[in-house]
Amino acid sequence: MRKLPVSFYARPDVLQIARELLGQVLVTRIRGKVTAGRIVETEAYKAFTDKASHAYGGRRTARNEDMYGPAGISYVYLCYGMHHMMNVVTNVKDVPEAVLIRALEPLEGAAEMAKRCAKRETDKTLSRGPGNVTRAMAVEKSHSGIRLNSDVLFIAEGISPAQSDIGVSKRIGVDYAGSDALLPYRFFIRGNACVSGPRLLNK
DNA sequence: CAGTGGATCGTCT
DNA sequence: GACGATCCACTGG
Repeated sequence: MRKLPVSFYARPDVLQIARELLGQVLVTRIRGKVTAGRIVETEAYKAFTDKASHAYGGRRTARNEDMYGPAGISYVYLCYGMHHMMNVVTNVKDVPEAVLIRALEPLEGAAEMAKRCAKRETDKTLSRGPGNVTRAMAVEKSHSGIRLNSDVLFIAEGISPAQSDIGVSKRIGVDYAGSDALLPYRFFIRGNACVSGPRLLNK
């Protein structure tokens, strides 16, 4: 499996990157366990003008500092006091753009994922939804800011879906962002059972 | 399947 | 002191 080159992330169009991340493979090797999943759902967060982004208006704090880092690193933060969210940082240093990994289709280590998620059996819900992605892959805040071609956490080249199999919708859970909540920044593989979100959005 | 409400805590005002 | 880039259990159809 070939790791995606930094040049993949270092491009200026975060929407295009979010779209092209579909089908790629997220891999972690944590505490001796390898788990991998095919990315089936993403969301883009744009720099400066995007009210749904942590970096809206250029806001820069200790929490979101990694969003301002160079392309190809992770940005992981805690949400609702209990869920970690994992993002892929894109563009160039000091331009805070990122892609949230919202769902994976388990490819390897599904039994381990189930154990981490306190489930008896492997099923489609293991890594469906951003909180479940990090739980299944054992990603947490300590993994923020690391390069996505490291041995611990990386993204490998997968099989991209056909353009006609890519769905687009508004993002989930960002209603506080006013009109920006309606932007078509969410991408998913149509018909894939591991995609999260209300059915209505997944056409 | 859709809608609702509780859990839970780091971060920023 | 308030609020999340969420999840799950539970309700009612």
